[in-house]
Amino acid sequence: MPGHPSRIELERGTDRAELRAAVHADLRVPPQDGPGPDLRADARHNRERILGAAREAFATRGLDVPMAAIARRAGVGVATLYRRFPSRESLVVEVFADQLTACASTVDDALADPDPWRGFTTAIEKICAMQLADRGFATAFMTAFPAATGYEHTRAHAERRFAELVRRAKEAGRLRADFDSADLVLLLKAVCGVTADAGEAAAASSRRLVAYLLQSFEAGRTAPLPPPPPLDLGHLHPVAPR
Amino acid sequence: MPGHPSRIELERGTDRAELRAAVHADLRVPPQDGPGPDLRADARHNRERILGAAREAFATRGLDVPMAAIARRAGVGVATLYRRFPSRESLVVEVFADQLTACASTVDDALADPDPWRGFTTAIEKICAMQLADRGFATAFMTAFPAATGYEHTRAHAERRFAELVRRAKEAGRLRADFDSADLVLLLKAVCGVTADAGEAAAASSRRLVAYLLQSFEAGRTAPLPPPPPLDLGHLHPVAPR
DNA sequence: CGGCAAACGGACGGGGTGCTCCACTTAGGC
DNA sequence: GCCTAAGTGGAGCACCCCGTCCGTTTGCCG
Repeated sequence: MPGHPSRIELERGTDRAELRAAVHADLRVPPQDGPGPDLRADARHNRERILGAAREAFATRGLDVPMAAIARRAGVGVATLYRRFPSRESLVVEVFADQLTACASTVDDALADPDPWRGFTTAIEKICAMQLADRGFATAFMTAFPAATGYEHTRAHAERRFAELVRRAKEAGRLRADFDSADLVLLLKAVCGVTADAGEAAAASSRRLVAYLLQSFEAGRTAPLPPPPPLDLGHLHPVAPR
Repeated sequence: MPGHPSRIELERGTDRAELRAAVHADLRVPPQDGPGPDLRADARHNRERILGAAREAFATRGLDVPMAAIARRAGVGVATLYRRFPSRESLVVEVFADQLTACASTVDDALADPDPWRGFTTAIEKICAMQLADRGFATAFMTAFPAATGYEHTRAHAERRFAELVRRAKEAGRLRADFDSADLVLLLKAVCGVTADAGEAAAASSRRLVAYLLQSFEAGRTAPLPPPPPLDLGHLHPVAPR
């Protein structure tokens, strides 16, 4: 585990104008990995049905829902599903593209908040709410899909912006200095653990955990917080789990 | 989900002497669900091998490791495994009986500490360390096995003692008043989420998360901590997941 | 309207797991 | 040492999931 390149990159000095330019670049680059224009009418229709079914299935059952279940829910044969989306990853990437950009703009909105700390907390709360609403979100967010350049690009954007959010909140003296950007994945994983098969209690559990952690993130805690975080937003699972 | 009976029971006023008596009763009741005395020598031997293999497998691969893997590791046929332990649950119960009592005595030790807060924190840290050392521990701890009366008994004991630990820490003014005993399962689940397939980072992640949460548990945080915990040590999964 | 390529869906082989049945082996009392 | 019941292991069955192949259907262009 030699070094954490992305964290270094995240902390690299970039002024506001540069950042904004980078953002626009980010958002322009992936125009859509999308449908591919030359699809027969019925094929395009089925593609939409598949995406809808997958979105629903991922949200309620998580990312490792059987492909056959998605196909059935979409009223489509398995072959059709696989023809349109050769790998589960491609389907995940397509389904969570919107959510990912939504997540990114959530962070952007948070940066627009004049109060850095409020921006930080609301960003975290909203992100966790996204995980609560969609059981697959956090996994999709924390899994790396090297092939999907657009996806990776927007994620990287969100990460960079989040790091900026962290920097500002620290600068304002509201966020503890030893907070690390990677603590976001810590929090997300924790929320995952707390919401996994918690049924109706999931929402309240998540909210309470997030409240606890946010209060701990706030500056003023003199306690040393012993262990540094070894995991980084940069090196995630290269492929979806299992 | 009407009410949380066990929590009510936990908070019921019991003085120290009564508690100690109850503890001894608890510890005497399950003498062992154990081997069953009338086993042939080779059978007893195989039983031990199975338990060892299962312990190892559960620790490294989690509670849902394939039964065949356990049998193979034990150098035993699958049938032997199933004859000795008809259900996966029975095996889990047997394997984690020791760890559970170890957990219980950890809490007891913590109660012996003259400093209630230090007792509280070390108890939590040790329990989380147990989860770190054994990937199956938290799941085994948080899963209810209604059939295994001894197991359930010692768990109930540990829970009651932990509630006492909480009460004392609050009384000493070191633990925030709105802490709930059920927050222990919140923490355990969170640690699970953070350590699950985190590989080498598991230890550091767990330690950091626990440190964050412990600091948040400490009294002095004036923020209201909005949502109350809906899940309770009392109603857990009736059976092991999947 | 006719024909072809695109699209479809179910069947299928392969791998993995849970659990059982049954023919063989062996411990240990006599 | 023998005999029997306890014990054993692996084959086998049922199920689930993945991903592909192939015979059939259908959109769409001429």
